[in-house]
Amino acid sequence: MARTQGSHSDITGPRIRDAALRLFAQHGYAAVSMRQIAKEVGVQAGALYNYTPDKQSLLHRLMEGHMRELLAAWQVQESSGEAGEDAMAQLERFVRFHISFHMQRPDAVFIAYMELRNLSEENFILIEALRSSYEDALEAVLKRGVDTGRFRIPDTKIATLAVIAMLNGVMTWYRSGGRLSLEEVESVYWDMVRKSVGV
Amino acid sequence: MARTQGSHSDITGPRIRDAALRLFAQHGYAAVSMRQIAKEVGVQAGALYNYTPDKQSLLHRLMEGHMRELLAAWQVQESSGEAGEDAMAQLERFVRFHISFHMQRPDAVFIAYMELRNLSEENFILIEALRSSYEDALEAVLKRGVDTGRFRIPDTKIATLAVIAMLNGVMTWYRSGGRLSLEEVESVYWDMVRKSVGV
DNA sequence: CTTTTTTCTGAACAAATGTTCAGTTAACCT
DNA sequence: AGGTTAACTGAACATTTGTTCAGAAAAAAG
Repeated sequence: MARTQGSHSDITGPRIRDAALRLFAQHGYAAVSMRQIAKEVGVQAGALYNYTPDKQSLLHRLMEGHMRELLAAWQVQESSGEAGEDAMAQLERFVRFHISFHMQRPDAVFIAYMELRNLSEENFILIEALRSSYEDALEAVLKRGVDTGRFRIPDTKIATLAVIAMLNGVMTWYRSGGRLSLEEVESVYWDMVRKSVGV
Repeated sequence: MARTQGSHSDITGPRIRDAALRLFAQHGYAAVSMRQIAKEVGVQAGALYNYTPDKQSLLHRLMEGHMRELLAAWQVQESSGEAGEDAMAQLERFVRFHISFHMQRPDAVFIAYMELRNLSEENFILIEALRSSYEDALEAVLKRGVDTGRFRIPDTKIATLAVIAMLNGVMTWYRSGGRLSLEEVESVYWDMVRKSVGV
């Protein structure tokens, strides 16, 4: 059965996705026009509407895709640890995973943190829920560490946000090919995180 | 002597400043129109151009003003310490100052961190220089602590950025009237920072 | 090949954008 | 009061915005 005109795929075309990702990250959602995206893809603006119902969905799908990838990747990483791994090892796993994962997708990360206010209210709620469950994953580790006496943390909720904020900071300055390798950066941050939650 | 038509003051009118601050913080620079700002002030759009040469200057002046206030306030705070204050006390002073200062201007902080990419290139360079000298202030404290053996930090540059990123995280969740007072929040963060740079 | 289906063009739409400016209103000064 | 200066209006400007859609082009299917 033919797609009626004006309808669109449920999955955004990869070329369009990539162009939107790059442009949104560079100039911001509001500052990028559909015509700019189209030009990057090598197509007229109208053609985009075969792949997305509107500009807003383009943004939302980028964010949702990113957050779901993040959650899925962490679940893989988490379950790859040996059973009975203690909280300290789990926290190191999280720190290294977080930095590594985010550094591989700087544009998506940037968008996910900067463009929340350009989401419609319903889309905002959806994305926030995904973000929350990622934060919960870290908080669970911290709580376990507190319970087992490995960590001393006055407030696990604040500590969760503080750690994530600290780790996200790496995005603002790290450029591959710099003074430090990604693994060295991971180690420096892990050193600070470990001490900050320590007894 | 009369101002010729179309010229503008060197200082942006406070009403306009405040309206732009609030709107830029809420919706983002690119998403706010001059007409929206005018409406908030209770005036027609054209009247704004008696106070600013263009929209870009409005943004730049907000950011520059904020950064200069920040630097000035820190200099006051820094020099208010007793002479010979050790690095640990200086760091605590910085942490509490940073949180307290930023929490009093959430909108300006938000703009200063989110709208860098909407600055023209020359304005961007100016603002970045101001930000750098603020970071240098913290790094100086960390270096002193390393030299005197109070801190153990593998890389003071990274630690500087990590601490600031961590502290800035408070902006994303703290709302006055919440579970914790501002001073309690300061203490929680200070606890984490202190440990993270500790020996 | 022809027919069917999918994809894209190119023009058009109404609305919104930053900015200018002649002319009106308000404020101030003597 | 009148006269001078400052502030604001309201309309206009050229561009750009997101989005639609009839029809052309291309691709797939027969």
